Amino acid sequence: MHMKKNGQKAGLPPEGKEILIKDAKSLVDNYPKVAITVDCVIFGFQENELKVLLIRSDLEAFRNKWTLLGDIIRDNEELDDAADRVLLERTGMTNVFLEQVRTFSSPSRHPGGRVITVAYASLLDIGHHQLKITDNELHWHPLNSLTDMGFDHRQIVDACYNWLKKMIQEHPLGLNLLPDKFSLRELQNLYEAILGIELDRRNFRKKFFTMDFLIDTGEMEVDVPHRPGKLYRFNFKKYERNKKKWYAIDF
Amino acid sequence: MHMKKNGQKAGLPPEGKEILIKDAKSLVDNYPKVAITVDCVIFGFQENELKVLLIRSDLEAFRNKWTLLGDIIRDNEELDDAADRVLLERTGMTNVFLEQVRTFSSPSRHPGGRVITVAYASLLDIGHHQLKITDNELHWHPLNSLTDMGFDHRQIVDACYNWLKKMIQEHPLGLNLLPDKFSLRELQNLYEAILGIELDRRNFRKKFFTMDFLIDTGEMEVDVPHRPGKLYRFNFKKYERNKKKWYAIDF
DNA sequence: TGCTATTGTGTAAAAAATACACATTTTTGC
DNA sequence: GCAAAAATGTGTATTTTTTACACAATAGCA
Repeated sequence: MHMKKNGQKAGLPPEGKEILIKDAKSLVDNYPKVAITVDCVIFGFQENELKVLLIRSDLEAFRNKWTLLGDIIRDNEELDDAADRVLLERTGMTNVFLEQVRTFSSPSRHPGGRVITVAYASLLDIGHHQLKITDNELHWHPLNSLTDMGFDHRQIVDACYNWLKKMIQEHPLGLNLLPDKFSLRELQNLYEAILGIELDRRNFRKKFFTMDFLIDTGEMEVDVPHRPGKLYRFNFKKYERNKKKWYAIDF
Repeated sequence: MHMKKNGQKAGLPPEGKEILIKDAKSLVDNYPKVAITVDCVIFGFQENELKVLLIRSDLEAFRNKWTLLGDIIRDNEELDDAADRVLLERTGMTNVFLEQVRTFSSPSRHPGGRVITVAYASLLDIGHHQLKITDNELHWHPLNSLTDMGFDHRQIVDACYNWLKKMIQEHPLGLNLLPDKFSLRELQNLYEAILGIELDRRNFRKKFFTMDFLIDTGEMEVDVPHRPGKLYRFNFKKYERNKKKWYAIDF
């Protein structure tokens, strides 16, 4: 069960075995190449519904199908930067929460040939961002009524939605979907909509106050047809500092 | 704050706006292409240490550096299949636990040109698998003494190790690193080694027995210099059936 | 001014996590 | 064969966390 030791000097190839040293450039030149894209599942929250930003496909093969916003990766561009760029170009937003979720590689996923795509999930506040382009029927689509999606984009959305459900239970990321100032009711609605469950209001509030990342703005909701709630701001800085590691063994 | 409604029929482009319908094939043909590889962070557990399977680089640029096992993706091959293939070719193993972790895309990560790599983490029982090739000093390297790695492979290993730490706390995946039959002490050693913390033996056992996925084989350890412990088997089938969703809001 | 809708708050009970000690079993060395 | 060494196997009390649950206060609206 133990590995054999062969007494060779560390850092040198063993006697009698010659490692074939290859030239990196000519090696890579001979690699087969494929097209790489990023696709962004851009989540928003509006009218108590989780939504995702979709556009009509401009491909004949997917005529009238909905697709994610995406683009080809550029030379010398990191995937993260490509995703940022897509977001900036389509929503005008920088500094959006954005994270790589998974890479999709089915050889038949694109009708035009082999295209591997890296899926990103991003969370933004719909109210604070104007869409830059409005052609191709770019719009916010309720996640609950998705249908007729092109490529494997439905699968990608599902993967990102599962990612989101998991993430908001481990980090207060959902706050990226809300305006700067928000009431606890809005926050709870968000959690209920994403997780698809009802939560107890007192326990929900308790949990968030215990986390101690909410700043009371001193302001109240206005124009609500009932007693207005307090407005809070989220202390992202403090959260980043105190972000804890995973440690609960919780199967 | 509300989206404008334009009264168009669902499923058809709006009046006056013409969607440019493109031919998929010619579109993709014009995309820039890059080389794609998979790299496997193959974890094993031996002598109470977490190890990772590494090989000497055969690139001049990384002479005497350690690298992960990886390969170019083939035409019509899914990334998952490519990772399986790497594992099969190097360890002779099929049916190894394997999961995509993240895609790495720094333009300068490969000295031979642009190569994007998709990292996979895999967990296997070192004792039950013979390495297929033994040249280029393929061997199990303790995770705690990694140094001199080529490419961005150190970064990839770190990402996969973080993934592993998180995953074994949410799923009993660590069992893939142990032999078919194992004692609770071995299991606890595994958790302690991966997480880098000490655990209480009684509470650890309680947790695993409560999960109810351990089958008492009726056998005992042999050749241990102390009282032998019971050997258990893990009920992977039952675990798969009962795998629960994420739901603890646990920041 | 009273009706509606929603905010804001505390406590008791249940469940889960933690801290902790001693007798038992086997091998090993003398 | 006996004592020492090393690890197994087990239960309970305490603390912490999670859950369940009800009523008074406030603003808008008719």
